[in-house]
Amino acid sequence: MLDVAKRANVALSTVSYALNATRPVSEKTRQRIFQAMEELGYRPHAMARGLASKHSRIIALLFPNPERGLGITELEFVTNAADAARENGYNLVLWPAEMHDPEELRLFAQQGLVDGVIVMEVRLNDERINLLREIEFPFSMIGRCTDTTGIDYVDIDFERTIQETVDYLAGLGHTKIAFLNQSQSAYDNGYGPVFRSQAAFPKAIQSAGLEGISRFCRPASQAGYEICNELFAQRPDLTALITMNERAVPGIMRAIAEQGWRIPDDFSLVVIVSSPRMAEMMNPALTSSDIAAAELSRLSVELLIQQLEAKEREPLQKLIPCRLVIRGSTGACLRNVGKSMSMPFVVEGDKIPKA
Amino acid sequence: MLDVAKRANVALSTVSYALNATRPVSEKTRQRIFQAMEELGYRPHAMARGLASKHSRIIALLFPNPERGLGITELEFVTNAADAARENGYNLVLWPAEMHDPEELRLFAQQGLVDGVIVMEVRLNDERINLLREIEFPFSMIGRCTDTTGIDYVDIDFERTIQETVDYLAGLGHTKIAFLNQSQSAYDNGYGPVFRSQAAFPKAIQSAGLEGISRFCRPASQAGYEICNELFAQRPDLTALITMNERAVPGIMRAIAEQGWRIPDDFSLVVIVSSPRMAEMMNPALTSSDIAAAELSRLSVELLIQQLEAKEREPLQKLIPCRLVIRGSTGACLRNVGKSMSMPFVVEGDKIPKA
DNA sequence: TAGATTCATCGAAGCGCTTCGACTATCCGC
DNA sequence: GCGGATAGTCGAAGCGCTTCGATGAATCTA
Repeated sequence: MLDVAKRANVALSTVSYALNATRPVSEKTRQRIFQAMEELGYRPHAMARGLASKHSRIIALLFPNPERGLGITELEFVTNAADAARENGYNLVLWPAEMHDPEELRLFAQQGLVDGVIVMEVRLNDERINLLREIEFPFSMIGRCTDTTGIDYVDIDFERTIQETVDYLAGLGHTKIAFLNQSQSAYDNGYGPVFRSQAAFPKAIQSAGLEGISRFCRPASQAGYEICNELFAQRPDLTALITMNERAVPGIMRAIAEQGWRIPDDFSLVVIVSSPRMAEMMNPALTSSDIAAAELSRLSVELLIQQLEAKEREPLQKLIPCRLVIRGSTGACLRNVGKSMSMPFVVEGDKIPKA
Repeated sequence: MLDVAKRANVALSTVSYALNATRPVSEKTRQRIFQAMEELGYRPHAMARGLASKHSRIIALLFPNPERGLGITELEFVTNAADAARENGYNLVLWPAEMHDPEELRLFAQQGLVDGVIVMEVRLNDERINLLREIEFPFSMIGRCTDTTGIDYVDIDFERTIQETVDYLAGLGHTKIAFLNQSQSAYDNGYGPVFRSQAAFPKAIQSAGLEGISRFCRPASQAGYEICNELFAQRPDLTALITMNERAVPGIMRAIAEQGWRIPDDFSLVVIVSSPRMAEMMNPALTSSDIAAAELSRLSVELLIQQLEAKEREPLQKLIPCRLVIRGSTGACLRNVGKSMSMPFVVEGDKIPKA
């Protein structure tokens, strides 16, 4: 940098001003400086800049172990966050954030390596959030905790996603719909999506004037199979199922097939909070409500960067619904058409609980 | 840090020595120093350390756009790399490396932000590799280019993976096997996996004394469907298909079903260079040869870090085969058993080309 | 035309560490 | 008991930038 300054016949500091536009520099000197930089192949040194300015222009993504889903959406989160960061002149470091030790997070934050962090897979009551708040470290969330005052976040609009899905099925004539959530343990651990969707489903069902039933299910094909078998035995009048459990899908489909039902003529299946790639892998391709992963991810980055760069600013909070894409797994239920006399299904006496 | 030194009654430099074990420090002072650090809640500043030492302890992963596969494996690469880096005291930044401008890479490398990079999705003749070599920037690869002299890399052992798969099918009695590769354009662009597997298949077939035929296929279900239809029309005597094209799988299965063939009784399908999660999503669950993504990824990180920290060292190069996991899509072919008189398939006159 | 403003630039003081040379005890062998 | 290692410590000089206060020239104001 000193060489650049010499070659351009200016002071070191002037080069810095030209580079960062921190102070006005006349067009002439500015050009001389940039030319000198070009000729010398000068590259500003990131660490030195970071040390002096106290901003590393690095942000971290606290990345959890993706055990629930397939990993397709998670990848989209990561890559889009990196892209968005880069477009804003930041670098993105990945932080495999195991929850077991929030102290590690504190250490990491206080190292001065990153200017801020993005927290994924936020729980309703999340230690990490509490910690970051306490040490006043800049962050934004993908997802949200219970008390979100003053925090930037983006999250999936579960209520609307589920409402739209239920309404869509209602429009096809379905009246008895099941919801297969993720696992009970995820619910118990205060994992937001599971909690919110669990609450949203009965509401959506009620507002559509239908009957609904919901179940938890481990993220595994076999679990999906077993739970569906139970479910269908208990409620053979179900004609549609919504699931947020990608991993359980093959089992669900097997259970449906074993009932002698065909998708979509006898039974409709829609997977929500999913990804197109996953939906298109199934046969028939599944109607799905897909996470706007790219959008969520980019937005969370932008929120964080705004927060870092703006002086005074109201926190932004945004909910984005999933996008329903109709493929081959949904339709009007034809199951009992033309065979009312030989209807093989007995509606049990018990009422479907309002979830 | 100065505060720590004062509180421990030592010089600033001694604190540094204690922290980094750069020079011997007596046990007593050492303890005093660490106690002082504890009491003051001292955290070494990453940027300052980086500036002074010329090592940031950050490595970058040049990450491509995952368009070919599903993204499941890619995620594993990323997360495991981040984990491995962390375990070695490094941070991992993600660099969405668009190939369009290798100059950007040069700029990035010369910023001094990262100590080294890991290059993924390496092409046979890769500009990035040439560049990194030229500027003598430390790197390792996942994958490999044509001239690998002096470079650390890990890659999938395509030859062995395909050989094992073919041998497995041969052992089940299959003699006429198709291979569905990824796209022609990937091949033309010198994408290593496509190139290597394309070469490995006929070799494996020959060494097993079988007949084989191979095709390229775009990464899309519909493309898989169409190509398989052609293939089956042309060679109705095929009894097994190996594919490296995850995205084409649903189409492949549909085409098989439409021939009236059932998996695995009439036809065997195995997907190679894939992931268990993908294989388990299908019905039946697919026999697959899965990428050792975690292993590859961790190893590439370790190779890079070794290279950064060792003075003199022979470059390490390692090939890791995929692991064949037998699930429900393969078996002996029963297609013509007991119906030899009414065999509906006519073997065409043309010879199966030796790929 | 003197005084107040503004614009462009300079020099120097750090940012929080590492590292090098130097210095002082202490220990060894003979 | 003396030269030469060696272990432990110190002080100071950077690492390559940003940023602040100051300076001088150009422009404006009444």
